[in-house]
Amino acid sequence: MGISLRSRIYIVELLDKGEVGKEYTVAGWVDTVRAHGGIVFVVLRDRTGKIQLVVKKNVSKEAWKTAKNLTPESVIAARGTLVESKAALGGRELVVNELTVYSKADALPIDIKDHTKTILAKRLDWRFLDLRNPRNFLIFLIEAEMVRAAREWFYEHGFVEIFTSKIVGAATEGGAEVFSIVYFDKPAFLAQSPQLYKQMGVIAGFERVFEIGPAFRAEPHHTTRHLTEYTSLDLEMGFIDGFEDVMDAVEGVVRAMIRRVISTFGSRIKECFPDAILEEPKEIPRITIREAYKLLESAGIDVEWGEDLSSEGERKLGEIIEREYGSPMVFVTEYPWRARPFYTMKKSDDPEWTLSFDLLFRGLEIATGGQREHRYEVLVKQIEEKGLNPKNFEWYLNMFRFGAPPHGGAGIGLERVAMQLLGLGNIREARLLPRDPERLTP
RNA sequence: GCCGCGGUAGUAUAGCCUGGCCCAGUAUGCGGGCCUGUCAAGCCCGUGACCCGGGUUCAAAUCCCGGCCGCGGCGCCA
Repeated sequence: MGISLRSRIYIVELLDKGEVGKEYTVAGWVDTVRAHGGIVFVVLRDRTGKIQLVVKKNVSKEAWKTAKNLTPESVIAARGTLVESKAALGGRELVVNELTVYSKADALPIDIKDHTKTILAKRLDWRFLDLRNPRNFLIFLIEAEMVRAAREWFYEHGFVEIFTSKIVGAATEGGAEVFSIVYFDKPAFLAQSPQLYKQMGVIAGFERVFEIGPAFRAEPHHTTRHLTEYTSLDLEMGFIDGFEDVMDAVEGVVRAMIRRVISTFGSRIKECFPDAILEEPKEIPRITIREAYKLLESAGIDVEWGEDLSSEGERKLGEIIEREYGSPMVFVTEYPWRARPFYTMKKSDDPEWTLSFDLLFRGLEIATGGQREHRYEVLVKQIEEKGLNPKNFEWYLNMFRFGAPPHGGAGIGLERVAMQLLGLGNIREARLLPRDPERLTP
């Protein structure tokens, strides 16, 4: 007669609401098979959970024969009677009357039961199998929820979602670290940031814009916290009093993301990620980089005044803030002009420093932002100061000749937030299909 | 880009320093067998590997050179 998938019920639903004694159809992947002669236990997994199927020779010989030859990760459907069982996980199990195999799985190339048993590189080679592990799968449910929470926050706060081009022409903010692509007969690049375009959004009159999309960096990093392609949550807002307004926004979004993740997945995170943070930060301190230098110096770390913090410095600062303020996050403000891009607004009374900030989460930069220079003449001068040619920024500079409000914005690295929140050891875990200098597939 | 480390069965590792005791050990997987209440089932039997090329040596997984591949640290950045 065959099993109809139309009558399929999700496993959690069955465990929660199924009536004992009734017949149900479930379908999914074979999690484990334990054969004991005349009785075979099959744990079936779908995207909602797991249930134990009991396949007995004296209930259905045909199903029993099929069951004892099942391989892990094969796709099957089972029709059976729900029964109570003290022994079974979830307290209930399905006594199988009929079993269909849709797809028999070969022997697995990686250990999907325990992610620590296979090195990450190999797991990523077999990413689709790696994601059969609920822990790994969960990371992407979390990111989806984070993005959703962020998007909702943006909409609630009057931001307009924009979609800017990722194919860009020659002139970009830095010049280096971009991927070249062939665009018909012209040189072109992959956008390393929507920076200039989101400013355009503000100046065009949207006033507040955000974008969630890919950013490309051609830096040959070999670290556990860099990708050549990542998801950036960018925001830009006009008519601000100062960069504090931007920090407030960043704090608002990040809090919204973390709050949502904890409330939605808290208990599952606790099970899967022993190093995860399960509490929203209370107060996020804001310190100037000069205060950060001092804190590091008094902790015995060498710092160079007027330079960006080293990665060691950032890590240490994270520890110090955690200890002194009890916060996993800290805003470091007023970065030196020499360490910031041309569009950053300088501090008017002290132009060595800028109206900019980084947000550190457990000692790692997860966001960067600041107030942008909106005065045409000053902007031209700053481009020159950075050794760039204003002629190459003509279209950009034009935006500041026809009414540009004071504005600022920031970029937040999605994978970095996820990595630090969950306490992952490698950012590649937080990206579905990570790209790094070596990896281009799958 | 600079620096460091590493490539042994499907997977993860031991062995390498101090060459022979290694036709390579262990765990897990896989194949087979027994078993009607297992919980990553258990027990028994079996299967399967030294990245590629060159060199040194009586002898190379082990030492040397080259290549390929991978991992990490730094700089820089989200």
